[in-house]
Amino acid sequence: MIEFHVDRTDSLPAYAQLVKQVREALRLGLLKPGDRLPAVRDVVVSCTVNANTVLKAYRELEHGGLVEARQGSGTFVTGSLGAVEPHDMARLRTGLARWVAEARTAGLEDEDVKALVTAVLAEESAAADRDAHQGAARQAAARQGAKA
Amino acid sequence: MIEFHVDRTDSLPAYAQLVKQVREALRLGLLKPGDRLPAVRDVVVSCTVNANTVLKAYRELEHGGLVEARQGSGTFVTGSLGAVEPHDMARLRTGLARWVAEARTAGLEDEDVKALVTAVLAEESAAADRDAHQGAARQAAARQGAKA
DNA sequence: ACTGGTGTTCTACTAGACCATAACAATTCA
DNA sequence: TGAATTGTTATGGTCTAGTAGAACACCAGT
Repeated sequence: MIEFHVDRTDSLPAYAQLVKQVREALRLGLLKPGDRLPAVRDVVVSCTVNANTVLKAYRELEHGGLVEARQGSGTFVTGSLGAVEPHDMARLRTGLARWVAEARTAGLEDEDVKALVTAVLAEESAAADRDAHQGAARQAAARQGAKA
Repeated sequence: MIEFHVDRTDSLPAYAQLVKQVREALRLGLLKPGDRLPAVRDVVVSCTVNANTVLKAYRELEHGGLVEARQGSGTFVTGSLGAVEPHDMARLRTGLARWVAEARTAGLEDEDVKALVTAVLAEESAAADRDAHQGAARQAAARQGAKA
C-alpha cells in the first residue's frame, strides 16, 4: 500500500503531487495492477487535504486508465506504466547511477544535475518534435490535420 | 543573450519559469557574470506577459544575489551558480544524452526520466549519509545545509 | 435490513497569479 | 540639454486553480 506525502510549500498542487507519486510508484514497480490505493478518507487524514483534492487526483489517474474506482470497495490499480521491463529498468538505473557519479566527480550538485537533465530533455524534444506534442501545439496540429 | 519561453499550461507560474530558466542557464554556463538579461519590455513582448510578471522574476533573482538591476542600462548577471569546466560539461552532456536516448527506447517519458533521476540522486545521497553516519551525523546535516 | 466503509457530487470560498495602464526615476548618449 | 532606453512603482481589477464542507450514492459483510 503506497503511502502519500504532500508538501504544501511545493508549487505543485497537492492533487498533482498525489498523481505524480502514483505514477512514479507504477513506473518503479512499487505498485502493480490489483493493488489498492489508500481510501480517500485515509489520505484526507494522513495528508491533511480535502476529499475533493484526493478525488481529483484519483479521477485524473482513472481518466488515464491507470486505476479504477469501485464505489464501496476502493480504488484499484488497473493499468501499468511498467511497459518497462524490470531488467531494462535495472540497466537504466545503473547506467544513470554511473553517469551521476561522473557528474559528481566533475563537481555538479543535485541542482546542476537536474538542470542538465532538463536541458537535455528539452533539447531532445525540440529536435525530435515536428508536430503533435501537447497544449498549444495540438491546435496547430489539428489545423493541419496531421496525426500519426 | 538568453531567450525566455513561457508555457502557460505549466503549473509553474510564469515568473517562476523565468527565474528557473535563468538559474539553469547559470548552472549550464550559458550565462555568466557581466551578461545582460533581456530588457523587461522585451520579455513583455516576446513572452506575452506583463511587466510586473517579469519584474517579479528579476526581483527574485536580484534578491538571491544572482543579478543586479541598473536603472537606465539593464539587468546584469552578478553571481554564478555552477563553476564546471566547459569541457567536462560537454562530456557529461553527451553522456547524458546517450543515456536519455536509451531511456526513451525503453519507453520512459520525460517525467519518468526526471523521476528516475530524482530517485537515483536520493538513493545516492542516502548512501552517502549512511557512510557519514559512522560517528558523525552532523556532517550529513552540514551537507544538506550546503545544498540549500 | 442494517451498518460501516467506500467513492461521489454540489456549491462556494480564497489566495495567488496575472493583466492593463500609467506615471515616475535613473542612466546613457548625441 | 534633451531624447531615448531602461528599471520601478502604483493602482485596481479579473480570472482561475485549488481547496473546503456537507450531504449524497453505492457496495459488501453481518
